Amino acid sequence: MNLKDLEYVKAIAHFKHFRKAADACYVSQPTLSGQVKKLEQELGVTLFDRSTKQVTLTVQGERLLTQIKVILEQTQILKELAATSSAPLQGRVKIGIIPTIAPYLLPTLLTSMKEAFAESQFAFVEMQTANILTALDNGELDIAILADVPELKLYHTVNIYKEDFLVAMSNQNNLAKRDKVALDELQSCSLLMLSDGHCFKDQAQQFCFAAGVDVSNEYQGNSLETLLALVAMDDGVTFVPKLACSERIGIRYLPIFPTQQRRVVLACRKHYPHLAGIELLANWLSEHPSLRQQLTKVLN
Amino acid sequence: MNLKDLEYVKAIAHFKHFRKAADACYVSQPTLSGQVKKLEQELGVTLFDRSTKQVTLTVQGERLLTQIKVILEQTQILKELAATSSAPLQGRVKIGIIPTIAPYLLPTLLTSMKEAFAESQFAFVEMQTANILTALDNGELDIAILADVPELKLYHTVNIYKEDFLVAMSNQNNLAKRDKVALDELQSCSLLMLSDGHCFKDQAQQFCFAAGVDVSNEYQGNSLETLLALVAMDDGVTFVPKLACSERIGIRYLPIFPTQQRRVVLACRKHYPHLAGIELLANWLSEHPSLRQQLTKVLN
DNA sequence: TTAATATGATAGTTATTATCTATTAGTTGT
DNA sequence: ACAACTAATAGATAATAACTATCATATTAA
Repeated sequence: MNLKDLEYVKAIAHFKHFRKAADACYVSQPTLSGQVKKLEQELGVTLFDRSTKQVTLTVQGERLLTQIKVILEQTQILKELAATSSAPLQGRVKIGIIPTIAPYLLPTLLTSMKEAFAESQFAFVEMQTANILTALDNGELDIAILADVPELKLYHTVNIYKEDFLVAMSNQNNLAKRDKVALDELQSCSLLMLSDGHCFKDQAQQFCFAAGVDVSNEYQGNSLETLLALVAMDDGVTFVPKLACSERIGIRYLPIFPTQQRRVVLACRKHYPHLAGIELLANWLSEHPSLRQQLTKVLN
Repeated sequence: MNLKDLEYVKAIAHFKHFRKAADACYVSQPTLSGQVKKLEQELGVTLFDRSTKQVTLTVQGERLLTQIKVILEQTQILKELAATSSAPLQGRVKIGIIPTIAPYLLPTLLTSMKEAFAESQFAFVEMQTANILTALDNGELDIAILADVPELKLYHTVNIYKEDFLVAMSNQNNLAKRDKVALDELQSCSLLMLSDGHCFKDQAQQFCFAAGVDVSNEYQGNSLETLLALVAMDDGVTFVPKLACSERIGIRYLPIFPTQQRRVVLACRKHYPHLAGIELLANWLSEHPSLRQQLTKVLN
């Protein structure tokens, strides 16, 4: 059975005239006749009485027409449902976000983001990179916001922003008067690091190693905030991504040279159904004024 | 959009597996993939998330699946309606029947006829032939039971039975002792006839004319019963179809020679939708025992 | 009645599209 | 790394919906 054929029947019943119905359905009259005949054979019921002057429905035809109309109405509803739900990222969207981004990105963006994507119900979960990736695989997460790592080759990613790393040190530190600092100048200071699993730690450790700078592992903080508290007490220095560099009493942020950066991306499964929505969201994020402002602000 | 495609979607949602769904739908997996993809494009909605280990419905897919199931259910109902209403002569059937048949055929058959065609609601209307034919044209009647006449060439007809004409006369009539009578022997009697419009009158008049017998038109009865009442009072003789020859006080029925007959047929429009039902009904009628018995009973 | 008009059915052909088989790309599990 | 599995793709074929042209029949008008 075919929905088109049901439309034909409805049209003939309405016009009581094959040619007029055919015109209304944008097909030729023989097509209409043929298809209706086929449907009648399939149903085993003669729907129309073509023998009287006017084409009329048979008794059975009348009964079946009611049901045919029901089907066509429900089909129309399906189409309308589809049309209204075709907005990108419709419905619940679970987003994983790493701990070195979440607290600095979300507060400023969350409200306007909810407004901009009103059809979506975002749920954010703070997780470390490795967990995020398996959660993406399982479908527990739809999207992730995290720093670019080689593993992301297996996923679909869109850039959101690049951010510099700075060194955070106490005002008392003898480097604090400088306006920038070279990596190897940090050799003398004790470098505070995040605990294992934070991709930020891996990356910092990596470029320290490349610059031949030793890293003391005597203390590993669970969050940047903890580390910064230690830094404020002049217990060491640490690296901080630019977004996290809000004014803090007793702390000075210095640019590093050569510049160290990380790329923050939006990631999802390679064949995530709503890639278009992902692009849209990433674009919206990357162009958000308050984000741009935070990334470019001059630190005193 | 296509109902088959909706079936495919339902199957995939059920099995969460394209190949299994394809098997269940008796098509190949590529066919399934292709058709679902086409449907997704048509609706502008991605129904399935094929990127996770298990195929799952997207949020929109879940919403639409509910509606898809509604459509398929309603389609099933349509099929069932068609199947149950495919019995021949389903519903109201209006039957026209001529006055020289109705009172003799219906009483014996009506009850068992209703039983045999339980799905039909028969409505009988007693009409003369000419009116019956126009009523068939207008769709006011579906079927007619009447004596065969040339005009029926334009209609679809099926034989029900042939019946002899007999002469009804008073016991007092001087021909009443005979066991049969020749047409021209009636010349002496006054021949009572039905009024104009009765095909039975036309036919009787016709074969009287052919036999060179004069017909007095001094009295035209409106029904056979009236004529027979006159006959009983020996006011004349009349022709009676065999079926009407029930035992009546003071009346004797005699066969005519050469035998005169009429053919009683079931008629409908040439393209009446339920010709199969017509055949069935005609067949049932012609084989009905009490009809056969009435047609062959020996009159004393 | 004959001619003109209208209507749905039929025949034959073409275009469309649903389906198939074979293969590929990408995953998963051993 | 390799075998097994799954969905997507490519290309060919079969099914069928569609068209044009024509017919049969019925209705209307001259």
